[in-house]
Amino acid sequence: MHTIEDIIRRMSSQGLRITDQRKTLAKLFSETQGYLAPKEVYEYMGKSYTGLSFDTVYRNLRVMEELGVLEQVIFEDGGKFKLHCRELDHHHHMICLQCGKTYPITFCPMEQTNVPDDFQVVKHKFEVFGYCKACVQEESAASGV
Amino acid sequence: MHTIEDIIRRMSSQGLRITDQRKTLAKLFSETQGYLAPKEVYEYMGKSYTGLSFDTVYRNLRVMEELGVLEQVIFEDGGKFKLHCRELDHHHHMICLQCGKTYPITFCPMEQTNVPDDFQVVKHKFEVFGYCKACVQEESAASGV
DNA sequence: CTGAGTGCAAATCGTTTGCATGACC
DNA sequence: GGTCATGCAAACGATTTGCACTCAG
Repeated sequence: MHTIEDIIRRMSSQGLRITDQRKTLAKLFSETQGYLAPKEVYEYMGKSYTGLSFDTVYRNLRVMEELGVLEQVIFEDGGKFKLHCRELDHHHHMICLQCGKTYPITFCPMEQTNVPDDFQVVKHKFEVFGYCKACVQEESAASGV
Repeated sequence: MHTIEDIIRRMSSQGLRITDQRKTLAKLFSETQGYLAPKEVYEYMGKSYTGLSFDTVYRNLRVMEELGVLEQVIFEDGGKFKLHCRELDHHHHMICLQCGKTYPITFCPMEQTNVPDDFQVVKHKFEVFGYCKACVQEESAASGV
């Protein structure tokens, strides 16, 4: 599991110093299932730190990504971050357009895809976008009679 | 087919004026198989027009996208444009990381994917990245003795 | 104590907008 | 000739960088 302690241990073992901000980041991401935009992270952090600056958030997100703790995905409205999934079990995601939470898809289309021999595959992306159960219910509750 | 004439006719029928720049854009995209970054479009256009400005390129790319002539995809290094594929035959793409050309994949993984009933699917993305035949050969020719 | 982490300000990059001039139809 | 298209410059948002100060180890 990706517990707070896991993340902190990982950063510490790579020579990073464990500051309060980084502890808070570890907590935030260990508790969040979905993708977070830098702005959202900044706002969350801002609750705990008065003199917080945007660039430090960016710096830490970047560091944690390079360290392999986080992964970044580029959406239409900018890059977002989430905890890096274990490489062990390769999978893809369903992503809720409302709340941003992700749900794993174990099926990998690459097995079924007929790639010509002369195309050297490096990586692939398979993402399903839509609305999760909770958000669908909320929606129908809000609009319903 | 998406010939220059097709594109121009499409723009003209929507009330757009056919300027030299737009003719050149139509030509460029009708001849390009892959994705083009705004900068690349600007550089290409710059060959023909001395006093070209970046914002006009952006404006025209945007207009052509809204018109449905082009489609935009967001990559790690920014948005890029290509001719909009016919909707008729739904398909996905292999994209060459070197030259940016795209090749169709007729297989659609959604048919095989087991989506839970409570997730309301809106759209999906399936992309295979790698190196096409031509770029692999160039690479090996350059590095090989 | 010493270097890594931080906040601040400014720089940078890609993209958009307001306005006056110029060109299509 | 009226309107849309263009170029210019400036605004803009997201992200990065240089520098002096602070704090974790």
